[in-house]
Amino acid sequence: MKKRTHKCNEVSKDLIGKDISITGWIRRRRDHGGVIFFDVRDETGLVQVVYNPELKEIFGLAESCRNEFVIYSKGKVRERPEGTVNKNLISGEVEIEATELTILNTSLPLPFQLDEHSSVGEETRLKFRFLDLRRDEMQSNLRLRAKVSQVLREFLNHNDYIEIETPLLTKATPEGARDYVVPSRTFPGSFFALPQSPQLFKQTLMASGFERYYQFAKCFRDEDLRADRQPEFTQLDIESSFVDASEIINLVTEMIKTVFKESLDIDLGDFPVLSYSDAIELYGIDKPDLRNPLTFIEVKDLFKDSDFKVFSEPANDEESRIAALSVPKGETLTRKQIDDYTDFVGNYGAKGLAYIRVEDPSKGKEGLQSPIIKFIDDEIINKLLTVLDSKKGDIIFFGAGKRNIVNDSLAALRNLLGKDLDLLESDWAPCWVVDFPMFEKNNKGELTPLHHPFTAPRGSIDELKADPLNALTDAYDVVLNGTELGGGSVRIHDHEMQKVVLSLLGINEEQAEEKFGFLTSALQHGCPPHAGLAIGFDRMIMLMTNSESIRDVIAFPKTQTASCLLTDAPGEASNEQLDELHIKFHGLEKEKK
RNA sequence: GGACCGGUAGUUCAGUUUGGUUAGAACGCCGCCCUGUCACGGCGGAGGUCGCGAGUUCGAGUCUCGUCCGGUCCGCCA
Repeated sequence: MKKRTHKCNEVSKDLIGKDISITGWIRRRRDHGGVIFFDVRDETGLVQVVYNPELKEIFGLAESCRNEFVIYSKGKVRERPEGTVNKNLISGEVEIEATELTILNTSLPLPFQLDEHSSVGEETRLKFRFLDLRRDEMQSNLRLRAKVSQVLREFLNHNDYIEIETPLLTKATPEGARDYVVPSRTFPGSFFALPQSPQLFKQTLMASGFERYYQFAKCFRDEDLRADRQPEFTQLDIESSFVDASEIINLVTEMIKTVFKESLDIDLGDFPVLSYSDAIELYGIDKPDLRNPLTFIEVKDLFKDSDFKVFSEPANDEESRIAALSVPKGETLTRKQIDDYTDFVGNYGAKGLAYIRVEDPSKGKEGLQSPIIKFIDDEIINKLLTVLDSKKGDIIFFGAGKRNIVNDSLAALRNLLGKDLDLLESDWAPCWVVDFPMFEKNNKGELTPLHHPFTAPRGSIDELKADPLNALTDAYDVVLNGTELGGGSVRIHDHEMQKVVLSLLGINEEQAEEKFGFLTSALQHGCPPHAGLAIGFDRMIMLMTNSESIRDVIAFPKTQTASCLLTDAPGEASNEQLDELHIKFHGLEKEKK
């Protein structure tokens, strides 16, 4: 193959008069009849090559070239004629006057245009992913991804962390999601599970004396997909021995700041820390977007004696809350928009969306406009306006009802209002959320871990047993712009404590032994205290590239039904394969080939 | 499991509300012309299983039902 002497972006004024050669794709061909221009693209950028009719042979060849042909071309670098400099190109002051042209490969016409001026549906993009990845946006996303992983590795290596790989073919563990399962040929009827995270392995490595571990770990969860969720994804997994929560938090804060600084030249500033309970109280969610200045204000007490049942019932119910969101610029919202918001909070179980428009707060009730105002006493209204410090033009939204419904619906509304009314006050707002409860109750009334069953509760075993629902942990989530970037905790290293936590979750010793005896055994053989965290690497890149979807930062992602449009995976297994794996279909006729 | 949006030329879309002649546009593609363009330009041309299947109707891209595919969200994802 003919070798290039330079890459496209290296062609500059310094090379004027020199004979050089380049290789790349014809991004665009402009044929003027008497002169032909190619914009040639390689991984560095674009350069213009000019073909003149004096050199009949290569001119003819150039006429036969089409977009996305792969070529080698040689020629003399020269300054562009006056008035033809292209300031949009790094190499735009010069061009190559071609003396040689070789077509290294041709290309069929593309199924879609690669330039930034045309839009393409995602289905087509995914089907021809190899072409989609040629586009500038995808190139820069994946290149940033590589850069970020490099900075993270350097940071962790520099802090004496070492990377250790853990198996993908492993055993189902008591983690929350549905497992991807792989049949065993050698053990009929037995299955491997792909890891949902390397959690148990990294704790085991702590018992093994690798005091500082990290890994870019592929994780698999067979759950329904979202714009920010893929069935296989990458975690930056970190664990360290002899450290407490603050040391992990400090390390990871520094790490994330370093990555943003070195990859994007962004200074993230301080990472405020707020407790789980404050986060829920103020934002209704454990991953608040702190770019948004709106906070919930609890107004339950005001309505204890109100005649307005919609409010007085939750006001007198232990499990309910009444939260108000006082929104500046709310006057611009139309009736239609408010109706849409009402439908929107309905998705989260809210039965309605009460609101008050504040037209002139000095006039008290007369200065307000709202369908609920006639049900509320003047005295309560006045207190409300004072508590909320209401100003002309505000609109106040209320969530009243069961805590989780109010929290979920109003938290989602808060995010939507932030976007619709352009309320966000900064580009980046990181924070830590700490002091998570150990357990919560699921809808069956059973205890489930908020984090996972290997998170260490604070306090003693006796305290935990006495009041498990009020036990707090040293778990911590790092949140950026309303996205959970990562989370972790101090782990249980005491065998007795681990037994108690598992028993509270309804897992007896025998079951624990069968599922992850290796961990309980490790805990009994000198496992040091340890703590760690995992970062959602794809989500982090999604934020850093300002992408709408996690699919835009993954080279070969799956669709919402977890299929791959490029490879057409998943596919059928042959009868031979199924026989070897001792698998038969029931209730599903396998198509005969 | 549920709600909603979309599927028409290679691509992005219009046309669907109110059923009616031969389904349009732009970009791309093909041909011819063009010596300074850079999203080149001009002229001409080809290109359609209106996702699929039933149904209603004299007649369906358009209405009804079902189904498949893509997407957003709820549930789910410790």
